[in-house]
Amino acid sequence: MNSSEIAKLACVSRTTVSRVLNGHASVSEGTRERVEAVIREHNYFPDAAARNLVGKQNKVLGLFIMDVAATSDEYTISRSQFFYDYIAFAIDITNRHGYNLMTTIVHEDSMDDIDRLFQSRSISGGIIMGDHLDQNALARFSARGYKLVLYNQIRRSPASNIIVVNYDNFKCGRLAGEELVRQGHTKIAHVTGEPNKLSVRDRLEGFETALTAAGIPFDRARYLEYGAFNRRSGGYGATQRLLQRNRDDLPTALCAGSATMLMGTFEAIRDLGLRIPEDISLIGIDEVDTAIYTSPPLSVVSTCCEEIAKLTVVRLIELIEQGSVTPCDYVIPKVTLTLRSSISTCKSGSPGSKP
Amino acid sequence: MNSSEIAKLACVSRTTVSRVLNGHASVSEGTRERVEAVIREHNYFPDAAARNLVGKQNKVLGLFIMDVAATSDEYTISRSQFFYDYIAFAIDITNRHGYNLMTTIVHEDSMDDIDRLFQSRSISGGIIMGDHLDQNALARFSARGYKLVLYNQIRRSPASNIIVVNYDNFKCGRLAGEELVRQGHTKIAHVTGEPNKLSVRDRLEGFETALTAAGIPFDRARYLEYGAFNRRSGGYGATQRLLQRNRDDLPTALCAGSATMLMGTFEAIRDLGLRIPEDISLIGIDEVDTAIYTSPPLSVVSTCCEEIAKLTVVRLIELIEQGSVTPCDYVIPKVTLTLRSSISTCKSGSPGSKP
DNA sequence: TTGTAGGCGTTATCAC
DNA sequence: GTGATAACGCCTACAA
Repeated sequence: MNSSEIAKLACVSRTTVSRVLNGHASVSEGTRERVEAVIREHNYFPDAAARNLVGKQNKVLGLFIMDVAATSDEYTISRSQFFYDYIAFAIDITNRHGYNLMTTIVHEDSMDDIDRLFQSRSISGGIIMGDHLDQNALARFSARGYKLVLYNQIRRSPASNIIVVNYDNFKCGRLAGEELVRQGHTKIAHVTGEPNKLSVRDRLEGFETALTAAGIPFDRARYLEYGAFNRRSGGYGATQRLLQRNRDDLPTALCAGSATMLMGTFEAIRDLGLRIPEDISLIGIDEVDTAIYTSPPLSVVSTCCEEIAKLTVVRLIELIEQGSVTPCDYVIPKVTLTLRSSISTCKSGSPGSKP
Repeated sequence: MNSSEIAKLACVSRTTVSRVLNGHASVSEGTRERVEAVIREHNYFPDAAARNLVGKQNKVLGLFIMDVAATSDEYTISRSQFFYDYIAFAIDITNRHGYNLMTTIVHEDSMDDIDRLFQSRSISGGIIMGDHLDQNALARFSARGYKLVLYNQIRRSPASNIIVVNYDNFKCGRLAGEELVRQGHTKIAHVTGEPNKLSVRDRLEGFETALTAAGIPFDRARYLEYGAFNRRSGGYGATQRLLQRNRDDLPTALCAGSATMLMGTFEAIRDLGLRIPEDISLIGIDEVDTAIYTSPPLSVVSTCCEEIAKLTVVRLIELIEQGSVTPCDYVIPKVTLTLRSSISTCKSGSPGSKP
């Protein structure tokens, strides 16, 4: 079934069918109704390829999740809670706007999936998130005019075809730090991810700012440890190393830099036989479902995932439909501190050493 | 950049470019290399729309998650753990086969998103899962020849364009029941979802079979309760009602029909002040990440999600590429019982009543 | 081995 | 208000 057949059945020309389809004004009421009836009757939908060919933008957005190759024994980051939630919201919002979302996991070696989808005009725009995008790729995408939203990748938009949206990483780090300080802690540690990540740097900076403002200098050599940001094992290993290193004088509070790390941190603390919050208070950055079910449930500070999805998708669609905007960057303002029972007030006497 | 320009630059005809692009044999080595060099140099990818227009199937699969309208205060099923995991695996497998996955949440009122995407030839095939698809829609899809995989929707394939893949619902139900029986329980309850769902019926049937085989008649009126299958609140409410109804003589073991319900059941039991497994042993059907972090961690019986994703995606691609297959239905054979500490051996003396 | 011609289904342009 | 015609970029005959 194509527009010629519809035209024949409705006794009009293909042109008129097209006009009806696209809601052009210059069609008489009678004709319009006749055509619409035939269309409905035959369950006709215009061919997307043909439409796309004559120049119309298609209604497809690409969602690219950057992911390093997974080690065989562990989940890929595309299976971490934040991405799950984000994808679900993004699909929903995309659909509500009459678009469809095509999601792709991008590994280091398959970077040109992004080029392929743009150059073949399979998508009209894309959102990139996850692991850090390298500078070369970014410069290429920017130069080629791909309409993109970058999430937590860089701070400022480099070109009018690229919109930047970021989590309020600094504020989340700061609120987490402030809460621990407020409960009287002074020996406060932080485990986080790869420092080439914008989100890692900003969260850490916010965290340090909170401590410094309270007159507690943050001793990085002692209280900071790195692990893979988007792996549970990253949190586990970093926490183990950090507590091991400080085993003679343990910190009384710890902040995990990401939700995924938080779960690893939780397990590491438990496996070392320490109690939360009696021995160590724990807080994380980012929300996770699992944090509700641990015992104790874990406190977190987070930005609303739905807001992020909404902002990224809606701005991208605007960019596509309006052609180009002045370079712009957004930070989602609302940050929420969710207190559960993983933080206790610091008893000034330190808990001393434990293995 | 199009094939004409590439042709000009490589001093050949568009036809030759096309031949190189599609790996046809009859191109001399020299020509092929020259053309490929130009293609690479100009980062050229053939226009997907034009390709699609001349008849080639595109490389896009649709994933349709049927979801009833969400009540404002609760997650949609598209945010339940199983779908999350499935989507992540499905994207991965789809990409590995050179296809892309377009995911859509289908609400009752927007059923014709499926028609639209097929009729506009935006996708070459689709997978349908989630809430129950109504008979009319199914008949329509079948008649129109949409290439589809139905997951946990119906038992038998109705047509050669429709492949049926099911979880081993019966076996999962049976193993869950058997485990509770093995631990000596006789007062065993079951909370599950809408009985119009294939998965609900089969799980329940398997569960009853296990009990009956052990000489324990299953008293549905007493020990069975329904709630929304894909809502945490469904598990919560059903469990509350069931325990309330039996408050004078509580069951000693309970099986939740889905992972999502399981978490609601867990909360309901906890909120009633009962202990797991001392007062009630708990097992669920389906795996969830959260079940690992509860205390105690929850036992589940499940079929491997990755297997399901692999089977659905790979079979769909075969169907697309081979045109049509004889109607076929698959059940994933491997079922795993994951014992954590939520089940205890039944002390023959019943725990008696508790509010 | 390579090139030429025609058509896929739609929309935009121009004429009536 | 409506219809004819020419693109869009590619692939598949068919011809050389």
